[in-house]
Amino acid sequence: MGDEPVRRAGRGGRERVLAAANRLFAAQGITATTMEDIAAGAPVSKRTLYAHFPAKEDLVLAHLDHIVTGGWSVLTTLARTDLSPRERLLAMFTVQPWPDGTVRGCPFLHAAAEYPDPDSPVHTFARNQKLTMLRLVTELLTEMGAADPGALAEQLVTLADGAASRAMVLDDPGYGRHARAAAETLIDLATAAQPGGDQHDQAGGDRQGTTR
Amino acid sequence: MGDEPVRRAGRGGRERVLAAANRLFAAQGITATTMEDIAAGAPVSKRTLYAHFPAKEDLVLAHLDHIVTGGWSVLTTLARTDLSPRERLLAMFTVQPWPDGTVRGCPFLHAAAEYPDPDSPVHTFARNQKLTMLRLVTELLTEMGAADPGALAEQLVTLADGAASRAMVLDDPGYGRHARAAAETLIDLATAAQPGGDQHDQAGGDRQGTTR
DNA sequence: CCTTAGGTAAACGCTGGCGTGTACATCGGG
DNA sequence: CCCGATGTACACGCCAGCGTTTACCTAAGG
Repeated sequence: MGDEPVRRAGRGGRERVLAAANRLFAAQGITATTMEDIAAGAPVSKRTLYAHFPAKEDLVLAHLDHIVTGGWSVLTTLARTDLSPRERLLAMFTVQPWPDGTVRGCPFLHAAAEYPDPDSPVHTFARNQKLTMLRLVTELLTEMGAADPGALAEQLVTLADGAASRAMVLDDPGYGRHARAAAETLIDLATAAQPGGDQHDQAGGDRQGTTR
Repeated sequence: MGDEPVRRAGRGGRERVLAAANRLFAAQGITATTMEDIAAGAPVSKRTLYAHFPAKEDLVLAHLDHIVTGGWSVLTTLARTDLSPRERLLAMFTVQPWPDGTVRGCPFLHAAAEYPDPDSPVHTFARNQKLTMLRLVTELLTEMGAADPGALAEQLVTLADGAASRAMVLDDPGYGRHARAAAETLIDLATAAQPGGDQHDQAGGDRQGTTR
């Protein structure tokens, strides 16, 4: 991706466009957001918009990529080293509302839903992101010495996606708490923690059981 | 009087339109499906289409209502009397693919995502359906004598919604099995079921796993 | 028979979204 | 001080989608 048309890195047009896309796609849905909306919201001229993104689908893909490479994705949280693996997993369930107070769901689920063809580039990108996420969670669980990390990882990410979707439809920023409670139960079971024991922490130092 | 324009219940035009909407909304997304698409897919003349549904949003709402009142919703499964409460709950996790083999997510989550305004009639309808569903699950769990039925119900429907969303994005009709496994674990915990009393199997029997 | 409700077919006006063309403004570097 | 890369402002061509209009068809029932 080094061959971007940003040799001189102009006045930040591209970045503003991506910020506007992030905001407008979330606020209106992707298909319902027009290129004029993006240009007006950037703000950037339509000509510049099309100079950076030849077609709308390019913008959608760049938008999704921007969420991943920028710090907007939960992927970033999962990689934080200042938190214990358990804390990082549970951070998946913190639904963050927008400045206007409303709650949007997972952008990747949105994108996949609006591009239903499984072979569509957008749908494929969303799927790959979900798989990457799953892999990270699996690794984290393995590191924690959980029983059957693969199965548990599927369950946790399913809870996270469900929480994001329901927080959106119910418009409840705090909805993640239910999924988080379920996740704690399942994690504790798989790591053989005592249910009465509040929180058996053991932050970074856990090393046993894994190959490392 | 005469709210509905179906005095004489013509030759099934309305029903065919709803069937086409069901199919096309799922296949292409709502916003991406045009009224022409619906008319051509019914098949019905555009004039008849607009005679039944004055605007597209009316069609969308009627479509969602059709899923509920017709037998398409999981609500129906939850009300079946030939299944045990536990079986009815677990039936939520059976993702049904379309005849073409692809997997669509929950229509209500889709609709809410494509009508992001929380006060929009469509979004509101979807939210109400989710709340109805939650209430049914809560009642079922209460009937089963589960501990804290309200909290567990939230967790189960979150798992179900997550499973539907992920089955869609991953295009995997069998994806519900992961959520189902988690649901069984949580239900068994809350109902204090004895291991081995039922067929209570659960993936990965060796739970002693970690060194701790 | 004629009435009447429902449906069909094709064209139309209107709006608005996509993507382009053209001419002009700005700014940093040689 | 000019050059070229970048961005702006604005209008345009094109087409598609929404919803309507006009005119005609078909079948059931008095």
